[in-house]
Amino acid sequence: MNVLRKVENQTLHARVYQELRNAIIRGHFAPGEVVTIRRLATELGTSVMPVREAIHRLISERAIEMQGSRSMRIAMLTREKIEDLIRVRSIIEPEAVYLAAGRIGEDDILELEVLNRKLMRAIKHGDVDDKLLANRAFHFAVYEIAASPMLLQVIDSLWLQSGPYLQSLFASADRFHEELGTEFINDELIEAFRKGDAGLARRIREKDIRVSAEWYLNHLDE
Amino acid sequence: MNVLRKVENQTLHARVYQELRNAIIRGHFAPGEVVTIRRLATELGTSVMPVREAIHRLISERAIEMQGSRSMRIAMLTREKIEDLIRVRSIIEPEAVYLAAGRIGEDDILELEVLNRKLMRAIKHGDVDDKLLANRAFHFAVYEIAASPMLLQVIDSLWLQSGPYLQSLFASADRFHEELGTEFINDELIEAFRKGDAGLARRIREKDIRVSAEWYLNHLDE
DNA sequence: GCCCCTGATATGTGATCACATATCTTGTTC
DNA sequence: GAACAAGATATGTGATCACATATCAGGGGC
Repeated sequence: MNVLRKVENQTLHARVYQELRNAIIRGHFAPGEVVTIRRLATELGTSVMPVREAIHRLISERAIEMQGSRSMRIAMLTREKIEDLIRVRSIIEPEAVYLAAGRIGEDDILELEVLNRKLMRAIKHGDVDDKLLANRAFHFAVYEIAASPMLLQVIDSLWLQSGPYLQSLFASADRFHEELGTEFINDELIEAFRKGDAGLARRIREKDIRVSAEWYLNHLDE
Repeated sequence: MNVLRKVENQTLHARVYQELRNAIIRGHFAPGEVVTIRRLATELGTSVMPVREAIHRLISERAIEMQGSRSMRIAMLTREKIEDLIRVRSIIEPEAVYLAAGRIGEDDILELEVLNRKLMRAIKHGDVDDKLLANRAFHFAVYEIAASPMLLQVIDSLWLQSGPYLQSLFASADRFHEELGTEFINDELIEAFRKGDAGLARRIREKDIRVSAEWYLNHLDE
């Protein structure tokens, strides 16, 4: 049996990219927070080079914004941008669910039930980090089943940009599930998968995205 | 009156990125062609630094593939990848058309008619470059009307990856329009816009993407 | 004549340096 | 005491260098 840990094989800038990306997704940076290459390099213990490449990639993915010519900040989500993101997500993700419903197998469904239980446990007892990770794990497991690398890439990019929004949403996940009665919406989704009703599954996911966003936008002023 | 040309203000790596991106979209690189940073830097007359950043961005956008740890090539489109791209494009782009139909104005329609005439002229008399540019101009004009930056970004990324496919398709554009009788499909689209029939416009665009792809895939063996 | 080994070349990556300029600090003047 | 200007600092960008290693060529052994 091999007891060696898998050696860290990626290039440094790839690791820095993953590190920053995860930090952004988990909301470890405040939206609008100014980042500088040299500061991040110091914190990560590297030179500026890998950080430069990672940052530029995140800028091209719109997770970081170039302000002037010499100032970069974590992307801010205006109400307008959130509405746009949600509009696009409610087009694409339900369609991915529809595709997944056409290819899903019994073992996939069992796997989804496990992930959903983890998610519900995280929402009940976990911190925001747990909730976000469990939520991502569940939905990306669904999207993986759709077996479309392109779709997965697109959705991944949209979720990266949704980071701060999801962060806020799941910070009060129990409250909004309670108010909307959507606590068991993923169970409904799984049930639709089991019945083989792809259209229903699509509608459920669309409703989930839309209703959550409406609730969030209505409570934005608070 | 200011007679000065607008000074080239962007950073060098941004310009290199645009240069390479355009070259890929226009098919100036062969799919699978090996590219090296140093060679491109020499050709472009810069050091390796700007090229590095541009290349890494194109890799993250899947226009360039990292083969081993030390070899990069222009992305190749397998039949499988094309099918996936088309599947995703037939989901997203008709939806963008649907959104555009709900916001389009008479002046937009006039503009589209101009662009469509240019496209048809390019297909009749232009070279592949002209056809590709005119086609892109027409459809992106439609997508701009949808007024969704996110959607535009997603579609842009899909078109970048479709580069070699579109290149082949438009190389025989007149032939496939003749065989399929789709020469006036954009006129139909504009007509649907004029009637305010968003659903029809969506169906037309969906059919356009699907039928073109089927024709192309059927002729792939030749 | 074919295969494998070894040295040479090529290549991506990371670090450091140089530079222009945006941003902040501080001191001076009214 | 406040406003503005000049110097200092910080920062992104581009070039160059160093290095590990992948890739290739040529020669030697069987």
